[in-house]
Amino acid sequence: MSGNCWLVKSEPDTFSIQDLALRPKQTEGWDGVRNYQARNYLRDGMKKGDPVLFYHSRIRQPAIVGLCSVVREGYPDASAWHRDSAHPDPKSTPENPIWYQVDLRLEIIFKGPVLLENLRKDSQMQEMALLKKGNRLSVMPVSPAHYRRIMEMAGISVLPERNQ
DNA sequence: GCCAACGTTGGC
DNA sequence: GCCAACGTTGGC
Repeated sequence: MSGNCWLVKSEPDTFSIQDLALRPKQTEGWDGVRNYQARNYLRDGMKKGDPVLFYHSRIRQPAIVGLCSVVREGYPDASAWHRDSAHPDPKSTPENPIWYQVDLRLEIIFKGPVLLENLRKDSQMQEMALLKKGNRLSVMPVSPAHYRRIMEMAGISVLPERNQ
């Protein structure tokens, strides 16, 4: 198992990590994503058990605020064809779904969020996709090295990768 | 709240 | 198939 690491963004005014903590089983369907590259990660890339960093965007101090894990792999996002959906897409149907989601379960809320401004200052994080100018992807892979560094900055110890 | 950057749409 | 127009994202 042990697949890739990921990061998802959310505007806390819409859905925060504290909201996730209040959900049944602290689990939420990560629906409403309407970008093809992010869709591909949701549908094909994210595997059960993968760690997923939770990022708060569009606030004064954007930050990685915690960690989730994938508890259900990609399946069709029914919010696309629900009339009351915040992100309707009439082109997507139950017969031919376009958009996909996973289910994420909360694992950790960081005691100290890892601020974007501190990521920018960190010599080991310069190549992270999150920091690239103009990046708008709301679901993205995170390299193991970047993942470990972020957990380190959050003050959380992570076992080194097992050889076998 | 502003605005640059980006992805998508649709006229041609 | 180009590209202008548009809507959205997200740092600041």
